[in-house]
Amino acid sequence: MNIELTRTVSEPTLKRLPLYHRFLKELLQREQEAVSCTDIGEELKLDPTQVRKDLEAAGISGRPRIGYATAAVVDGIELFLGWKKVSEAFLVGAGSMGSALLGYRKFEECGLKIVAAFDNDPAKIGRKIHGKHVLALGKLADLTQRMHVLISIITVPAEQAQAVADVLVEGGVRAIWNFAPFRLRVPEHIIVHNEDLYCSLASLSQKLAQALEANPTNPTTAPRLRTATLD
Amino acid sequence: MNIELTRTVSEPTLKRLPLYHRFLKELLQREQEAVSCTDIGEELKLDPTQVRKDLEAAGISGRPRIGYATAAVVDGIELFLGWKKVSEAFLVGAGSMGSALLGYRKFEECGLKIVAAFDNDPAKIGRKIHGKHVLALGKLADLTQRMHVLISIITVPAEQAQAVADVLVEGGVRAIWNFAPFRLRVPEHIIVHNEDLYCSLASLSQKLAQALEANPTNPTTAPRLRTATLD
DNA sequence: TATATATCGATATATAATTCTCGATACTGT
DNA sequence: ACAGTATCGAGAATTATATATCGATATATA
Repeated sequence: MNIELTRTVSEPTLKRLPLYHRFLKELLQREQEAVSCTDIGEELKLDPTQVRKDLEAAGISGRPRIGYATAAVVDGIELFLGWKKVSEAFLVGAGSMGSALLGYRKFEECGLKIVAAFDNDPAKIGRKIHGKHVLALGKLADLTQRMHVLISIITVPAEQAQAVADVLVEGGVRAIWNFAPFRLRVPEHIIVHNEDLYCSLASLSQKLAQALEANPTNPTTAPRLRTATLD
Repeated sequence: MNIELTRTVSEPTLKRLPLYHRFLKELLQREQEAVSCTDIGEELKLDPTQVRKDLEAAGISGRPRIGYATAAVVDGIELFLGWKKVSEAFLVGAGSMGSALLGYRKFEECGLKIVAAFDNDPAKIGRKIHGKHVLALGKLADLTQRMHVLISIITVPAEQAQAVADVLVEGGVRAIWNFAPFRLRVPEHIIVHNEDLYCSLASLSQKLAQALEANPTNPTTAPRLRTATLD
């Protein structure tokens, strides 16, 4: 019997797998049939052991001295990440961020097909953005349920995010990709991924502030500045 | 003498600080002058000890039995994250994602002021998006250097990201917020933050796939379906 | 005034993630 | 055929992160 039904894989690993996928697809186009962890690690500046562990976690194995079969890894990652069967998704909030995401055509290669957008702006309702219909927000509850939509993207302002999430959960959505800078409260079984740009920015700005304190001038250009003794 | 000049703070901590900041600003509007880690933890579903450690890392201290002074924490986080002095930034790539980011007005409260956008599309050059001028990509190198721009946002297609990064680095940029699905190669001293949506999506889709395998029907709605015995 | 209690701060423990080590394997070149 | 070597795979060691414990402190209440 199969013991490891729901072998749980770490978040960092899951976020690295697409990097491997992307690189190996490139290798595949160049018809490179095998690749080693060392190669992958060099390309992506990761420890080779790390790469090996990640692939192992995805259920992919290689051969000593040979490496991994490129095509098999690409395929294995797609299978493991659930990119083989595409889920239909709704996007709620057709503002500028929502519109941008509607244009990400490659999401479909990653198991995500946005089939419609929702908004409460009459100027947007009935129109199309990047080829996707914008529907009235009022129809969200009903359509989510009827179409058995499993994933939804939230790109509404923070103030409206919770209300939208409530509707989605009620409609049977299982996973939410939340771009609103707000921490949603949802039942435990709902998968939520927060894409909070302010949190990312915080990390960047703190590191920059620290780097500037340690070294106010650019380490690259600074040595090029002429000193007072010249000329 | 000051030993802990460059006390290094963990990435997870840095990404949580804005959450505290946001919540406490809300409390401040409600004129709640003090707050405990327990309260913060409950709001954000985090361990109180975690919150205390994070605040300590940011150099913020409280008082036993009282908690933290709300205003002091807000101020301390802003100071620690470098949000007090605003850096001028360029955005390169005025496509849909770039345009969306140009509209994020609150970035300025987080130390980031986007002063101009760059693109190679003649239809965009000379126009304004969300009030910001779009300039010719060819001017990027010169202007980065002359304006001493320290941060740049890359929102160009993956194929062009490296070339843009090279120009930015040459121009003296110290930090890059990279939205292109491509791993940039830059000198060690450059701070790069990748906002790779495909990597985020991977994590979401794998978890959904796993959840669906374990439980194909929604745990919430399933019990509500009437059984065959009724009617 | 004394006791009870909520909270911080510091330390200790537990868990997670990464990196290191080494034996086994399968190819290459002599 | 045989030695040399690049690589995987498994496990150990290290590092990073999160959680638990406990004493100290400051307020509230009897």
